[in-house]
Amino acid sequence: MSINLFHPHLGEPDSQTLSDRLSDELITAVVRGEIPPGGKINEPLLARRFQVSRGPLREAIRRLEGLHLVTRVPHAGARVVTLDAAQVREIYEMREALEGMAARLAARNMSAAEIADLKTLLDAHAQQIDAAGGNEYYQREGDFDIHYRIIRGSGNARLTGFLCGELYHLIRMFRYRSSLVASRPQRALAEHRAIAEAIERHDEELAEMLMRRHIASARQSIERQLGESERLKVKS
Amino acid sequence: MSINLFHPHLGEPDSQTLSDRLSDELITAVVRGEIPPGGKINEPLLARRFQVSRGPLREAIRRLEGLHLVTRVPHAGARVVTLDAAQVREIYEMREALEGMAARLAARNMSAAEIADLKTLLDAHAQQIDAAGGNEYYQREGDFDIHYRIIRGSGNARLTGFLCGELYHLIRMFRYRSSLVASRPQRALAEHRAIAEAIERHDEELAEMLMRRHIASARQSIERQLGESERLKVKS
DNA sequence: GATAACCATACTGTCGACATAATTTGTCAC
DNA sequence: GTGACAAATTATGTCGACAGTATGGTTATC
Repeated sequence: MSINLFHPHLGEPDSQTLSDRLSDELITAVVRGEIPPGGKINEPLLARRFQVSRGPLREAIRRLEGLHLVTRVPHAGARVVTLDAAQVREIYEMREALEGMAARLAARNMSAAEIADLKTLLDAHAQQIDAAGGNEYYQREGDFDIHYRIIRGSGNARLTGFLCGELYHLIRMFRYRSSLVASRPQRALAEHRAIAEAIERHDEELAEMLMRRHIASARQSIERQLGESERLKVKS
Repeated sequence: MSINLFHPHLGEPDSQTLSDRLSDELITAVVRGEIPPGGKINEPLLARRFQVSRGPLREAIRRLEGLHLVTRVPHAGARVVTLDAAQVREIYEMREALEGMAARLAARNMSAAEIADLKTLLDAHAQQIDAAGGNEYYQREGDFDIHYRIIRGSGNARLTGFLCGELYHLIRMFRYRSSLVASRPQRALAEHRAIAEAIERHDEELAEMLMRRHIASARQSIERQLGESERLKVKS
């Protein structure tokens, strides 16, 4: 598994095997929407595009299948998953449970140094919000970074791998597609601060509860926006 | 994904593709310990054993890799994962969070008919405990069935797939290897009943809390046993 | 006798090719 | 123009083969 989950291009230069590099490229292509949701995974086409044989490519596709980024039907090929409102709800329900647990474990396990780092990151994020103004991208990445830090702080490698590897790919893909408006960065920052303080006090109960609410409110915000776009569709 | 997760042999006869059947066979082989933990996945050997080429076999291995049942190092092959105490703890922490959420959602979403089915299953399980006496196997399967039923009752397909597909494979593999003593079936049954009642009353909060405690106590029981066997090792 | 270098073996990673199944195209009838 | 049917095309699933690399054993040297 790569280390830099949110900045994949900083990974090792050419190491690993062809199939591994291919799956990374495929993931970014899918997350970025270069292969659109519901789009077909054409093996010969992609093999030519990446200048490789179909063997490693098929193994890479199998990996994406395991990450639930594509679905495969026998003898009919693989397609990029399409995320409807129901699936987004499912993903956020899982995320609420798991990141809540991560926050609890972070409150239990994070060292003083790690917590100090986290607070530094929060300050940097606050400045970014002021400085970058409306620049969605950096706010979003900052948001990811903070969540990422807390998740890693849980000390649970399996939990970290699943959240950062599988669920976040899906969430980023969904955000990319729907180009959702970021949900009030100031409020998100305040919630992040509250969570960090609970972690600092090693208050497991509170850290989990705050994180769950934080994610639940994000989910509600998304569902509201989805509902509106649905209504617009019906109108037109 | 196959339907009968706990009775794989009831699946479709010969359908699907070779690679899919292979991954199922590999999963059972790994879970049953036919390929021992830490054991090497020898591609030519397995290809001869299953009478297939290495192509589909490699794809199947990639699938197991996605399920975290094997780990792969480039140019050195794949090995069956070894679960130490720390990893079991990690798995149970995730299970606690997710199955807690599943119980909450089950309390929200299960229909009256589904709840009635669940209670019937509990009665059957009670009789099994009386009748089968010390037969671990049936108690264990009954336990799985009840948890399985509640998880499905959550109505969250992704959550269901992950718990029943990935985490439970690992847990079964671990149990198979360590041949742990079942943790007091009567007490487990009583806890199951309490959870079912909370679900019946649609008390989400209580259902989640009871399920989390149920799993946490199972984890503690396992950790205690692991601790003892560790102590025995040190002694000898 | 132990260690280091070297060689042989076996396995992994990759490729190209063929058979079979699905999809698309074209045609005909209505 | 639309629908259904048939042929052609394309893609998927599978196989065997070859190159590069790790592993294990052997020999030589200290």
